[in-house]
Amino acid sequence: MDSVEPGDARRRRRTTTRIKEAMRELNNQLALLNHHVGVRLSLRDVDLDCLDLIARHGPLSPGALARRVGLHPATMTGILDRLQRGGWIVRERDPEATDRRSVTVRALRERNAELYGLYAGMNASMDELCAGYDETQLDVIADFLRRAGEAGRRATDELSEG
Amino acid sequence: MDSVEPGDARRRRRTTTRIKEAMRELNNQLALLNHHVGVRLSLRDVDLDCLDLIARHGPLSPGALARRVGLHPATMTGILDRLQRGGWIVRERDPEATDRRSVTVRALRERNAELYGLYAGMNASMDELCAGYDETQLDVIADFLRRAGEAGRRATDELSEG
DNA sequence: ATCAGCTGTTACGGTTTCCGTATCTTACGA
DNA sequence: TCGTAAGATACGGAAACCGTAACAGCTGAT
Repeated sequence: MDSVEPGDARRRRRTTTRIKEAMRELNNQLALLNHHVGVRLSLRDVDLDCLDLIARHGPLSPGALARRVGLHPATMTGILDRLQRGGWIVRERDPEATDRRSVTVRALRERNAELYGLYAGMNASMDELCAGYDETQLDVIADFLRRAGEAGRRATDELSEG
Repeated sequence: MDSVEPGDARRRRRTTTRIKEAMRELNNQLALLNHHVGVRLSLRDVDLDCLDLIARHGPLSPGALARRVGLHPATMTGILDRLQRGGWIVRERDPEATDRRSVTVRALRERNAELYGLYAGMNASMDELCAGYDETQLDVIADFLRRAGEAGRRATDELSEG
């Protein structure tokens, strides 16, 4: 019987739990940070989430964005209105496009300095934190974070489909 | 002049940037996951954030929670109403307390299974991901995440004060 | 002891946001 | 060509957010 597991297996499990706990805490803390940043910019949390997606995953349509975030298309219209009013994005309607109904949303860079300024403290802390690790360790961390992000993506997709 | 920096320093900087990028992506993805979980439970994103804080940082007062999250006290009343209606928390008014005005909010465990169930996919993926690292690497990752969370906490505090 | 001032919580009301429905435009298939 | 489907947004009711105020209770000074 294996009621007594090897000590190193138990230690592993504990460390894994510790990692998940730390990730939960980090996630929660970053959500709070984002909220404060949003307040400074007169944007809602979800607005920042959408802006991030637009900036990173290229120009895309309001509908596609709404499906990705899990919001009603009409809600997305309101979000994009706020972002456009603030000069964060533009809606582009290309008369030469294959589908002339579709609108593509593009992130602007005019206010990026302002945005980065609000994250400056966190950014500096991260630089300082990374400076304490050697190259090999940094690679391990970077890879872990990337794969955790992918896992999050998959979990989100499952939840929105099932 | 040092316009030419050593190759390993440049590589370091790139890896650090890659880490910050991956963290941003992870954060955004987890925000989306939380949103979908919230939809299933008829809770707003901020409700889940608050519930997490209450569960992890013990029983505390509505006012303290509002300050922590950066919300108006009246808004917190609405959030706690929703959480209480859903059976996630209870408001306790201890007649024997030092300050009889104060209310403490406590997290219940009745619906925890339901909550964990929604995170089951992500949880399993994280276990799987962690299984690919050795003990030393896991320790490095756990420590990094913990310290990143602390950095987030500091950055948030600075932003809410300054 | 009493009173003034402060803190904690919540009710109330105006403003904003969210989302279901309807509408308009355009694409696609029969 | 016509009917159906899909994309984006206007409209309206419901909900949420937050400023103000009201009430209870603590604290310190006179």
